[in-house]
Amino acid sequence: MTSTKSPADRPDDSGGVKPLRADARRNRERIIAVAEAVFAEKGPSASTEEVAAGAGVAIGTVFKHFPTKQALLQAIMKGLLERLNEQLSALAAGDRPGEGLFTFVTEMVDQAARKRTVVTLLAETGVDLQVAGSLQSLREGVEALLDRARRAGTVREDVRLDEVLALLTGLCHGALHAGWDVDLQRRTLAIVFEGLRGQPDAAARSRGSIR
Amino acid sequence: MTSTKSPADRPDDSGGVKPLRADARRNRERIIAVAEAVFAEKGPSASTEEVAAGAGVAIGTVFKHFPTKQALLQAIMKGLLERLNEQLSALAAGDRPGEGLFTFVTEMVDQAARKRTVVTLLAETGVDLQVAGSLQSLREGVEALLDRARRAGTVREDVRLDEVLALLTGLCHGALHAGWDVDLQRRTLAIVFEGLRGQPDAAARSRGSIR
Amino acid sequence: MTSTKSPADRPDDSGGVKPLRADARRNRERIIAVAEAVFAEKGPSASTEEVAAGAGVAIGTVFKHFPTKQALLQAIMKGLLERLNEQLSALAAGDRPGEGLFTFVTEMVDQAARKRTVVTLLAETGVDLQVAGSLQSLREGVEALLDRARRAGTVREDVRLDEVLALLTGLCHGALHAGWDVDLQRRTLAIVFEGLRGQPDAAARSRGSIR
Amino acid sequence: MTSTKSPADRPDDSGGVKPLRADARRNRERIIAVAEAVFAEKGPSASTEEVAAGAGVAIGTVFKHFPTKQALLQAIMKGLLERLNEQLSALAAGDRPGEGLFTFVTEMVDQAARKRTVVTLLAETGVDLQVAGSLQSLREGVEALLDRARRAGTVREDVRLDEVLALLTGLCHGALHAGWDVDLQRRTLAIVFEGLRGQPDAAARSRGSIR
DNA sequence: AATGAATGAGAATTCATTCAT
DNA sequence: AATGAATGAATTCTCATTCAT
Repeated sequence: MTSTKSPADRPDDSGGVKPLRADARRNRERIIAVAEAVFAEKGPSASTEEVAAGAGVAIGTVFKHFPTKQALLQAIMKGLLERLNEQLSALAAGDRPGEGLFTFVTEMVDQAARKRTVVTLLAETGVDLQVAGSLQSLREGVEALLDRARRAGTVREDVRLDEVLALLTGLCHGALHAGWDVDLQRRTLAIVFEGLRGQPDAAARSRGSIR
Repeated sequence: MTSTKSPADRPDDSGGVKPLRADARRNRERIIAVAEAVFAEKGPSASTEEVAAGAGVAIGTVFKHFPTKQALLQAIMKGLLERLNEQLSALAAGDRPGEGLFTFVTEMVDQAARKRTVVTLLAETGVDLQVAGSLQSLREGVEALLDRARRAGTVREDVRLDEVLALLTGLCHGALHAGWDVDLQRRTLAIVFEGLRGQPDAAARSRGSIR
Repeated sequence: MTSTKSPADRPDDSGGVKPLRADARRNRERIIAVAEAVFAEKGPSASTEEVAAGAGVAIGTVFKHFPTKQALLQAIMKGLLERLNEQLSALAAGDRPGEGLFTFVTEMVDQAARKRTVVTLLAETGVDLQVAGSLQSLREGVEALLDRARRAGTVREDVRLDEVLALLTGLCHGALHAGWDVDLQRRTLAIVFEGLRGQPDAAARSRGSIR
Repeated sequence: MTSTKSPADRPDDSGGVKPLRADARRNRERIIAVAEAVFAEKGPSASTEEVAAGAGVAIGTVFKHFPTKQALLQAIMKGLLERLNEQLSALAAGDRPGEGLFTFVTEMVDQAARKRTVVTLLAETGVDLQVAGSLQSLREGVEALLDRARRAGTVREDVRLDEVLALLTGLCHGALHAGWDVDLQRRTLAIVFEGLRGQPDAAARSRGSIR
């Protein structure tokens, strides 16, 4: 132990994970940040070498922090999901219960339109335990927003969580791959939100005409 | 050259493309068919060797027909798009003008849910001139269905082609990556279709409430 | 060089394995030959790159023929064991039943003293089915020589196959690692052979008969 | 330099080697002990990191004590050889002059059968001056046992030191790589000892005296 | 003295592409 | 036209060694 102070008197913000030296943590964070950008632009098949170069470290350093490429991808995933979960919490605590879900979907699609994120990575990254937890939180966060919206009457009673998540991922993928501009995002989401709101007589109509 | 006939005295059915010997054409078609299956299952990073092996030809033969892997991917794209265009034509000529668009979207999403197709490939394949043409046809075919639906009153007047295509690609990507089951597909599309139909007072409401 | 004759009229000497083009076979053999020498000198941790360079081919060619380094090591093993088995057959068919075993051990130790061979490789190479077969043949070949020697009275009745093989591998390892010179080999083996003979009149006989 | 005392005023107990602080010496010894175990189990290609982890020190500490991996291997060698030399001395001072050599060989082979030791390490480690000294002592120790055995009549007059060492290393290598069980060790050594004795009445004596 | 993060030169393996047969 | 062996650059991952803290 090199520090003359006990590590115990520093707040441990990393949940039981061995604390890193300040310089190592900086590198780790830089690597994640660069990796996020690189994989966002080129997809998960971009080379680890490129991430290393972008972060200004040697290739070995990347592999020291993330022993496989998979591990790096999963670390990115974890970070992205955590940020989403924070957004969800904020919206759930907010004062516009009817609009929270719409706001969240709108923001997520907007992010996806800018760069590859959770959406792509989720598709290519194996879901490990760490990630699985964040993912479950995400589901629950969206479910909370959906509940509030249903109670506020801004979303039809018969809309279920699964459909909402399906629409969310679909829209993100679409925005991501097709590079929707802001206006196209707005108009496309308007249609989907309209469908979520539905009409008083929507349920009745949908019984017969679809398919 | 082993053929005793000049290639010139056979009808050229391929629009300016050099005619092939019958066996060569058979090979070409087999390669495309196998490549479609292979890339559908494993994504575009599957190896060209595997395609060759599946088609029962040597690797050199694949590269003889398609000088780069890109070219092979684009040839597949072209084929897929042509088939979609045929579907569109059939629906445009059909007798249920109000439902054609819904039917087309439903079928395409269903295919995507089964395997990687146009959706993935389009994302990874550079769009060259050949493909661009088919893509333009696709746009026009969908536009025709959309027009008919608007005229039949099953789609709101203010819905534009861009949104429809955006929803289409988004839903396909979603179905593809998340592996939606049939029931989830149905419920998700019901919401989107509801949004496309809209309500009498939808236009009014949408002015203020979105975002 | 591709022959204009059908491959069918050439004898297939490779036991059901797909026949290779002549140039490919030449390369394959050159690679094995070089690999044998390289691994003999530097041990199995020598790099595949060095083998490729020595054989005058690109690294990819080595991996085309032997998909992993293990596979290359095992191919070498197989060849070495086959050669040993041929020696055994020749000695078993020879006319000096009492001396066959001694001759074989002497030759094998002599080879080991010159370079790393079966001995080292066997230690590091996983034994797969192909190799296992040759190894079993080797055991049986030595057993045959041992039987003949026992019947000829040049080896004690109570000596068993396991001890002979143990002595054989031990002596080879020793000769290999310590680089015994010819004279040291002779004197060391004389002691072991004396132990194998183990008769009251051993001293008398040992004067003349050892090689 | 942090120490306030000159290093010169502490007694130098290690033959010209710089004296170490008590904690440093403890580390050094722990590293050697762990390294011995690790290399014994996994061979000399085991990673230095693993040794460090096992010893509970950082990798830098290992390299502080042993500037290269080679140096670490040689230090282990030296320790092993020293212990063997102690055994030799004990046997040379013992009261069974005729059996000392046999006992020593038996014990060394038994150790080799249990784990990689001197045998492997000697093969892979370059012999430096330090090691060379211990090795010379080993030779002399075995020579002493051999002399006594010859005088006691339990080993033939014409057996020379080189053959004995050759047999010793060969048997150790064999036992090491082939994993001889106790019974196989006994039977194999019986043959070799028989060869070393090599007298008319050898068979008779061997019934009782071995082990 | 100890720490442990960083380095960077390999090593094995893959695969699109070329070219002699 | 077809074959399939050869190429070699690119990629992931390892590990002895260095050096700032």
